[in-house]
Amino acid sequence: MASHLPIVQFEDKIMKTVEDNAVVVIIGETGSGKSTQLSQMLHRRGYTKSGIIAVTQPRRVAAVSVARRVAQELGVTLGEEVGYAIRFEDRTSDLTRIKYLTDGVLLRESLSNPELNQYSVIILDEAHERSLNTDILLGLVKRLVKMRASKLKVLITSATLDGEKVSEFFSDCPVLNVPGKLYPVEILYSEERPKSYIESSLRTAMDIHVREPEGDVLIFMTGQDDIDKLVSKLEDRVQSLEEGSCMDAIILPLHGSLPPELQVRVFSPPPPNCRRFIVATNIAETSLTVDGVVYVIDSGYVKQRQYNPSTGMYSLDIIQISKVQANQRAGRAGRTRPGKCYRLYSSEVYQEEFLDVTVPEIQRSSLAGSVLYLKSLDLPDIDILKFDFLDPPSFESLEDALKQLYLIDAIDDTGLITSVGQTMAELPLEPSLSRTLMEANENGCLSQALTVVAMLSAETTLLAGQSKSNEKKRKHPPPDLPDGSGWGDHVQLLQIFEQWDQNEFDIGWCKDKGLQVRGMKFVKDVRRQLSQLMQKIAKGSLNVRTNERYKERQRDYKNLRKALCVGFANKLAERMVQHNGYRTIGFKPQLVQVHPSSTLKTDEDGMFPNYVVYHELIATSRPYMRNVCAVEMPWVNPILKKLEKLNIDKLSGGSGHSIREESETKVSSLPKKEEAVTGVPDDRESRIQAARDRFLARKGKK
DNA sequence: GATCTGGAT
Repeated sequence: MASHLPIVQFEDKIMKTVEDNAVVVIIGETGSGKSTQLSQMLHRRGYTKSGIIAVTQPRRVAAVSVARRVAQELGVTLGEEVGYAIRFEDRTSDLTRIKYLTDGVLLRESLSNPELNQYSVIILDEAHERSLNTDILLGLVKRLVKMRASKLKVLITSATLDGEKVSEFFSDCPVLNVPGKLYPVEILYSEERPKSYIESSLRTAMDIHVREPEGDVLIFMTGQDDIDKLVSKLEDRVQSLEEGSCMDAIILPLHGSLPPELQVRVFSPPPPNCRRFIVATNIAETSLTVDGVVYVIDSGYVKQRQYNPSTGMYSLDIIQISKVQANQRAGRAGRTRPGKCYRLYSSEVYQEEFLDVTVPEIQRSSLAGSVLYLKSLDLPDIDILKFDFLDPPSFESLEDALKQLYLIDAIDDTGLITSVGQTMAELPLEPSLSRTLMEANENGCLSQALTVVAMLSAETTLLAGQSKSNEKKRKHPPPDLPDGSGWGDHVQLLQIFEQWDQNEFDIGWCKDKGLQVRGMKFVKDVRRQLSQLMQKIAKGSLNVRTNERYKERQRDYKNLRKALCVGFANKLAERMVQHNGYRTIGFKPQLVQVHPSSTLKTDEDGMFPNYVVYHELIATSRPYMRNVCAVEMPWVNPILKKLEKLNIDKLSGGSGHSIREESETKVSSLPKKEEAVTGVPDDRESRIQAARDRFLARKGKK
């Protein structure tokens, strides 16, 4: 049984607090047992009599594995009393009383049942990770608690979350602390920042190997490139050690683009008298737990994606980690016995330069999808600019989202959701992709659009991750994939999937073509799911089918490109006169390049098409458009007209740029009724004010 | 002519 878990001793106290309060925050470190035990305690106390207990997880694997463990502990069959629901896989039944689910699934459920009244308790687990979905759920759940004051119980659980802050958000709800079950980890700081953290990691790793007793070493790097470099250097150094001078060593890279069969190597224990070095990205921070780690080397850096709402561009930057991340990394050394963490930075840097917590995703992402989602919920007083977020995104970012939604017809010029937008929100896709599907349904290329949209949903997993070393060897010619007929990457994606379909979804075919099998299977699942959802409104065939005749195929491609132009009206670029660079339209103009991996063809003069839509702007070494599709001037014109008419003040419900004007409308548009009913004090206004101040301060700096 | 931190519906 689970009686050894720290949380069990606190059962009475936790249950008493839950009884007395609608919302409780539970801070429990790794190993406290909160994920598996809380639901069982509530079950024992009868909370499953009036409804189901929902436990959200940020990751699919976690939802499945925790549900499995709880079913086992209760001695029931998984899928009966205890079940889980993740995308593509619902293992629940009428019997289910405890349901583990990803936060994305709960958000989807909330769309068709906004009051979530099948649940008596909602536990938001791992809230400290502050995923985009968790943050939206936090806001929605706060509303729900007000509406269902006496009935619904909410538990927010997390490892290191700033409990006070969440407690304030939920009207000063109680915070309970549960100790974890980690062994002590000794923290060793460097005196100064190394010039090269690869070299410094290498030195530290070799020191450990030569001097320290057995135990695996986990090294945190920022990306695949650095991992590969360090792995090969480590291999050289280990080989040059004198035979028998110390134990053997195995060096394993670990990152997301590694094929699964190579990823799982870290789960098999090392042979006796052998030390493993695992060189990993932040995948090993939370997603994958490697047993046997006793030493951690922490570079102090992470690669992080951030969105700039004024340019519409994502960038992938190497930045310093937060204190929370640093401690999470260190904790990886203390899972099985006392460990050591070597920080390649000084304690002053840690204290003074590192942020306390990681900037939540909601402040680093494009919000078009989230805003559309919230608008579609049709909550009575929902004003997007005033939605109650734990950490509100900037106004700039919300306005950007509104602008984009307007350009793709999801909201009208006053910011109200359109019927098109309503249908879009019901599809589990980014707004541009769902808009493309809707348009394709009108112009007779739904089947093709379904394929492209599914392929784009899989994105990175699609094309084989080519490492540089492979490229240099170049023993194999590049796999002969279709070329998109010159129209660009979307058409190529369509052709690839159609070929796979013609090859009866053969796994070997994928491997021959250098395609990631896992990614392609995912595409197939997504396409099936989308087909089901579109069934009700589909005007044409949903099946994959390639027209035999060249002319008909070209017509299909043209319709597809047209639909993409409508769906991606918010992601349009115009070629510069002199060269093959593009200027983005609809944002502060950016000079961007077609991504080198693109199949977009140039004409006989070596020039790219005048207009393209792109799936994503990303600044890595340079600003690139990833996945581009050629579009035609006549399709672009209506978008340009719409851009001219664009009035952001009107879009944001008259509460846009002018701050003074806004504070007036704010008071009059807020429904006072609800607050009067519940009597819950609301600190929303002050936090909105704080967000506005930050926004203004930033604007002032420019 | 030079590319990819990690999650999720």
